[in-house]
Amino acid sequence: MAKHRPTIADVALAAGVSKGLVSFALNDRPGVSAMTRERILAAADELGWRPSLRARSLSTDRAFALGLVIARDPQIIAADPFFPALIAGIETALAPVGQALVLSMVVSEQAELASYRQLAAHDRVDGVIITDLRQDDPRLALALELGLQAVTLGHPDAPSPFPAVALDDDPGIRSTVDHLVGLGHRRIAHVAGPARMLHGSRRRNSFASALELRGLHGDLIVETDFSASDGARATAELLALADPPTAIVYSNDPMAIAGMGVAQRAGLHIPDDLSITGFDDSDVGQYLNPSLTTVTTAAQEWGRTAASALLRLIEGDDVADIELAPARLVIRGSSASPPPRTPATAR
Amino acid sequence: MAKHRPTIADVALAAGVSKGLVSFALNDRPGVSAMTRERILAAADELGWRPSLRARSLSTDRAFALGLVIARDPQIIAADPFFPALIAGIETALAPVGQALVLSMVVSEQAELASYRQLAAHDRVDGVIITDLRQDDPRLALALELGLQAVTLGHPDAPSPFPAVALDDDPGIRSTVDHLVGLGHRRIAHVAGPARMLHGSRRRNSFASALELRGLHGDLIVETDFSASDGARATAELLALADPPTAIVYSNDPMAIAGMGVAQRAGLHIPDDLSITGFDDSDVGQYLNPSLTTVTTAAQEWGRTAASALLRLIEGDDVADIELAPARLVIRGSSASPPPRTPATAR
DNA sequence: GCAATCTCCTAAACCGGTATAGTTTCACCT
DNA sequence: AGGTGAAACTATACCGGTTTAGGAGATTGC
Repeated sequence: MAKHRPTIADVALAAGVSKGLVSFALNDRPGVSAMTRERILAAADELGWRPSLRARSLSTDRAFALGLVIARDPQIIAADPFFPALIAGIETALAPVGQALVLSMVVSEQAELASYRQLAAHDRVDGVIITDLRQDDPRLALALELGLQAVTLGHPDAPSPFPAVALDDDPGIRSTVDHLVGLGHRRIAHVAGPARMLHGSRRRNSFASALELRGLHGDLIVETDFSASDGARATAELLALADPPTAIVYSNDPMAIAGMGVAQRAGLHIPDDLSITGFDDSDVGQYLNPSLTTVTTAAQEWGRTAASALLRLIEGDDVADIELAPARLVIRGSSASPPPRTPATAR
Repeated sequence: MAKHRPTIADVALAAGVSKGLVSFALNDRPGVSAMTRERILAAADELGWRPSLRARSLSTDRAFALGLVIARDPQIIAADPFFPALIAGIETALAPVGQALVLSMVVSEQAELASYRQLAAHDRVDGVIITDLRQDDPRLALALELGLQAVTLGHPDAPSPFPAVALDDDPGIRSTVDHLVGLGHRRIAHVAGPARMLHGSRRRNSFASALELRGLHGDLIVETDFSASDGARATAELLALADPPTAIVYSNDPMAIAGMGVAQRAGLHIPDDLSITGFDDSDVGQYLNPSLTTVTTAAQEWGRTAASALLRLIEGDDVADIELAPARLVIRGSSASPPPRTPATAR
């Protein structure tokens, strides 16, 4: 004799009213007398009734869930502190209101779009948080086509139908460059993320323009896929130059850590021979030798804000773009003045 | 004039049959003639009909989704390559069959149990993947109470109502210890995870028993919370001992990396003065200076296997425990012979 | 004093599937 | 020929909510 969980009909029976009225009472709708409402809520409470999300979903055409699709190689995500923090932030916004996060992690861009289509086809989510914006990002049009609400993490490079929740990287990069130039560096390189990714190219642009503002060349840039191994490769390339940089600004921490290792193995002393800075402020950074100068971003806050903005959007509210506190430089041990003289006859 | 997506009734009308028969045809049930089935499928295809997951959910009492609750500090997860790989693996099993992953990331154990309750109360998932097993883990009884199916990642410490998908850490730790002892180390320490976590205590036991098997003391163990900062603290404690170890076996990579930094800052040369080994084989490990000797586990495979086992379980199949290929040592540069003589008068 | 209106409530349709009981058709058996 | 049974299909209840049309009774308006 399995004891079924109580339904709205049980509550209605117990309270001596109709199903419909229970629904009204539950949803705080007018047309229920205060006394009856009390009685209904008491009965519901007594029976331990929780409305079935499935039934609600079917009749109201809502999923009560948000989607997040991450399209990166697991190895890259693994090293990146950004996503866990983002997800934790999203969770803090969703849990209190009974919403859920549907997560999809895919490798190719192909699979990514398919993943959005599947989320929509199955009505899994009411909206999606679009992260890792790319140039001319196809996901905006896709979300629109699929009837999904969305917020973007950062501003797209074209007019967007969706609100953006943005955290400006520029001040982080800019103050990193200023910090290095202030230390006396003149030849500074940047190990960038993929140019197709907007935050990759924006950090690159910030880097270049910050250097040019100081009258220096901002063209020593190597593009990578954000992976530690590609960061290592980029570092090796830079150090092999006839006139190698005295400082390298990495666009994430894992690459900076890998780069530090590569430089050290090449016999360089960090930071005396080479300054290194990261981006994202991973936990390990502060325990490295030397500790890592990096840029910190409030990823968790970003997730929380994006999720709650998306919820409001789904509710039908108007949501304007939101700017969060910008990225901020954290100076630690991996950056110092450059070696006194750069021998012209490097090899 | 919004064009509604076609429903089963539209298909029935188009094919000239009843709703029920369309349902039968769709689900490959007997009682539909081959010819009619063709006609129905053709009509469905023509209309572009996809059955509504919501309606199916309501009438069949299934969620078509799995849940994963992760209860760790985001900072710790961030540094740990395990979870992204696990999730990616889960995804590869779910996506092809139209299932989804509902992810919840919480901080406290309190919130964790609440999260399972919420998943169940809202019928979000048909089953959960239980990771980070603890001693006398309350989640087994909870899942049972909530009527959730489950698989555990690893074997619980008590008879379990759910199948386990296990990956044995022991050979990884054991061969690490053998490797170090073979190099000549006699005083080897272990920086362990929380004892409450089964993989934490099992790695610790493997460590101790492997050492004792070699006639050495396996009691130089410091417990941590798996975070890089706690790994740094543990390292500092070990190095401050009157008779410090010549090798440290860390129970994850972030702590090993942090420990390496701490040791280096203390003036030690790795691996000549101190050997260091990690666990989990993060990508950055191989680019550090020196590169990190560590233990590799097939986390992605683990996720894939666990998810598909759980799906079979939900289908009603009997699922036996599954053993995956065990953890394997990866020897790199951070381990070497100990210094020739240990001065008795350290300090 | 009687219609108009408002409040509180009920009955029933509806969301889009699945499942079950029942009907028709036709072959087969004796 | 009449009974049996299986195959193919229909009608309808059902999952558990929301929503709409409408009804009864009290209140208001003139």
